[in-house]
Amino acid sequence: MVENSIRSLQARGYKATRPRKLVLEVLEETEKPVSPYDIQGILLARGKHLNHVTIYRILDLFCSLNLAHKMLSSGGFVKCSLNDAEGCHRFMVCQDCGAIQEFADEGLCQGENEFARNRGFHTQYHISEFSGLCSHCYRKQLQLAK
Amino acid sequence: MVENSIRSLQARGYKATRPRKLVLEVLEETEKPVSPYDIQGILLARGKHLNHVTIYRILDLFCSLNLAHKMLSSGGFVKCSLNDAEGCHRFMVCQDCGAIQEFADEGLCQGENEFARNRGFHTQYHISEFSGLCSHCYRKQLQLAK
DNA sequence: GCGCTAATTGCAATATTGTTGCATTTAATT
DNA sequence: AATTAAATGCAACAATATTGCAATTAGCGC
Repeated sequence: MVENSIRSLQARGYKATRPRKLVLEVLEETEKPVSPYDIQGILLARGKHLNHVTIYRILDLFCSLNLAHKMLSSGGFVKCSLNDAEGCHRFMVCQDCGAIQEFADEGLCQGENEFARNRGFHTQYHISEFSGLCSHCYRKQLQLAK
Repeated sequence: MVENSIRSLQARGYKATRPRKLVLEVLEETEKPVSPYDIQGILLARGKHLNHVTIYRILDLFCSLNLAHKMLSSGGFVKCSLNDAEGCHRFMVCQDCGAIQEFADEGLCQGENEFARNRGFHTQYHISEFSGLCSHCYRKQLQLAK
């Protein structure tokens, strides 16, 4: 996983540095958005120190290369799990556990783009974030209600 | 316009204070997202001073009452132009002029909610932001290309 | 209009988040 | 191992956001 991203970096002329590998590891292992300072804290707890400026720059790079996304609602970052998501990013964010999941759907994209075009708008990309309960937390809540 | 919002405030037990009216005016007259400090600056240029803390609190209130929205992509605030937008907010943001437009579409909403439900996700609300060119800026760009 | 009271605002201090310029270090290449 | 462009770290700073508390004010009854 991390290896793929590293290869992707190198293939595009970017160096596979220690800080970049560390940030990739953190992004890889969590399914929840993490802020730059979150990442710094997580790594520090493991005895690895990274300057926050470095983390900001790394995350900028990752986003520009589609290795990571910045979640709009929280501002946190998540790894990019879809590499075919051309101009369309669709997420579900669980209000309870905070986990996010990325999705793609050709049909929805078409519908949305058509909707915009009908209103004279020329879409470059669009982002959609769902907020609610994931199946796991939904079931948990049903249990509690009993 | 501002009057409607003021009535809406009072109807829900909130006072129609000078700061709230001023913020409403600013939100009303611009079609682009404004940050809390933007608002402070705009008002200051007119000789009206508001503390930034007050503006933050007012915007929080407005968002909770659906009188304003916080744009996810920019973090700026816009007035809420649709009062029937139950749990669904759809915006188009022009990359050129920065103007935003809010939309509602029953069909799209249904499609999205169904998409989520099929994946075991129980959506509470969802937000969709389109980034591209509004018809005006698109035409302007075509002219330039010639 | 006047006073009363809870709601709201302003202020000061502080915390958090993000940015810039420049010196130092390091990954990739030969 | 030496070279060099890229990347990082550091320090300083800028921008944004939050908290507690004192002062003010809108809305109410009189």
